[in-house]
Amino acid sequence: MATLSEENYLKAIFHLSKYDKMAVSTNAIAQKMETKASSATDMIKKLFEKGLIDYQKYKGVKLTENGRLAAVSVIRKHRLWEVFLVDKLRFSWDEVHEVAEQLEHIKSKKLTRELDAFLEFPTEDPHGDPIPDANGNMPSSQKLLLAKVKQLQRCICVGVKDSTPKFLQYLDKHKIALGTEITVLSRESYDESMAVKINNIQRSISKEVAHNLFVKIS
Amino acid sequence: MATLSEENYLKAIFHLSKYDKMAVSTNAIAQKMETKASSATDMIKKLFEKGLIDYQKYKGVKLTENGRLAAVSVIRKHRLWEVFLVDKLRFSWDEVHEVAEQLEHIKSKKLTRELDAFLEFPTEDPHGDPIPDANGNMPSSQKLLLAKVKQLQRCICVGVKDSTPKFLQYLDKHKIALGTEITVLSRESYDESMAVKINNIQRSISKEVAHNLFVKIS
DNA sequence: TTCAATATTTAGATAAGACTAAAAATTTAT
DNA sequence: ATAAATTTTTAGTCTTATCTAAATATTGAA
Repeated sequence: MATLSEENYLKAIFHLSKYDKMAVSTNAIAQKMETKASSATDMIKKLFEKGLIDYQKYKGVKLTENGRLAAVSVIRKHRLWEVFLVDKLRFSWDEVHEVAEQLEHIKSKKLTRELDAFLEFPTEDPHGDPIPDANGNMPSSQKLLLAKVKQLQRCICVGVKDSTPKFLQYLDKHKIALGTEITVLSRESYDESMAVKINNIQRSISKEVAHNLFVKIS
Repeated sequence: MATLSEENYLKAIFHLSKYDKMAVSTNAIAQKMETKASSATDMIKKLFEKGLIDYQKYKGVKLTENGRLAAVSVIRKHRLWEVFLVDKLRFSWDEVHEVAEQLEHIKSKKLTRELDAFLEFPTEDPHGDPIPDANGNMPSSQKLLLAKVKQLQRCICVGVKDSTPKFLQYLDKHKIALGTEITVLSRESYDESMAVKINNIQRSISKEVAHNLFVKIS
């Protein structure tokens, strides 16, 4: 069984290697974990001893299959608890992360299984991220960034890339929520902003926002 | 904020001083925590430094008001989660303890408040133990041990004193559950066993069982 | 009441996970 | 290609919570 700290490192490594399948550097891990590189090195050695990562000095790390399964199991629990908090208790989008960070470490196969059933087997968390199944398979979602949407296309907001409270609060303020329909009217090449229609009102969306909002073409 | 280990010691001290309001000995704490007396002494010093217990060398410890509140807060969370596991997920009586031991340490005021509301403000956990309110008040229940019930009285099973899996499994096996009606027919002074009627069948209940089953007179 | 048994505390050690400072390896730039 | 900058690792220290062994206090029995 992995300790709480080991689980957090595995999760960090998973997220860092998610997009590019590159080996992950010690510094990147230290930065994500908000620790010093020397601490990261210590933990890397430990995870290597346990067979959870492949590692050669100075060459970065990669999750082994066991390491990937351990990481995905924690992520599965994190996302299921987020669904619970939003759907069953009265948490909002931007309040769930901190609590889910604690709940994701509870160790009980039965708890995870029954929670999944109680929530009726959700496939996405409240931020639109996919929930891995019990075997560690991550459902691939066909969501894309709003910035990639073509002119005159209609789409539906399904998630965020940046899940900081600051961004979530921005979305709340501008009445953009999961399920909100967005029509792309035109794109401004100068600053990469877009003119869109949201709730039948025409607005401008900045490059920053467009690159952090996931949508599904409808 | 108390660490996980501190919370567990506070809970142990609370339970040990519950019935008799005596000071609790170092050995008793060590035994309950399944550690050595020297470890208990170390933690006692730490809790004393934090103002959570009163302590004089060799004289035992007592919770301060702050210590009692911290202990009761953990117990409140433990019992709320037990209700959740049994009522909402499909856990049985004897499976909840281990998971609740983990969940009780999750730190989020909002989570506890919302969970309480979601469960519709329960006052007892699945073992019949009272759930302290948000201010740390323990509702006094009028339950008593089956051993104390007078001849020819009818009562209803509302909880257990011994909540080990062994005892809970004994109860399951003999079809004694929360809500089961028990009529005391007679008492045998020789071995303190009792003749009772349960589900219209006459049986004998040993002293050990009668002293670990809580009932309410009906 | 005094000495043996028991309970408690102290002293020193260990493991996990973090840190600082310094050494070693790698990468980048001239 | 070599020196400078950066990254990574090592060495040694700290804190928390535990342990064993030894010392000290308290209790209780003759």
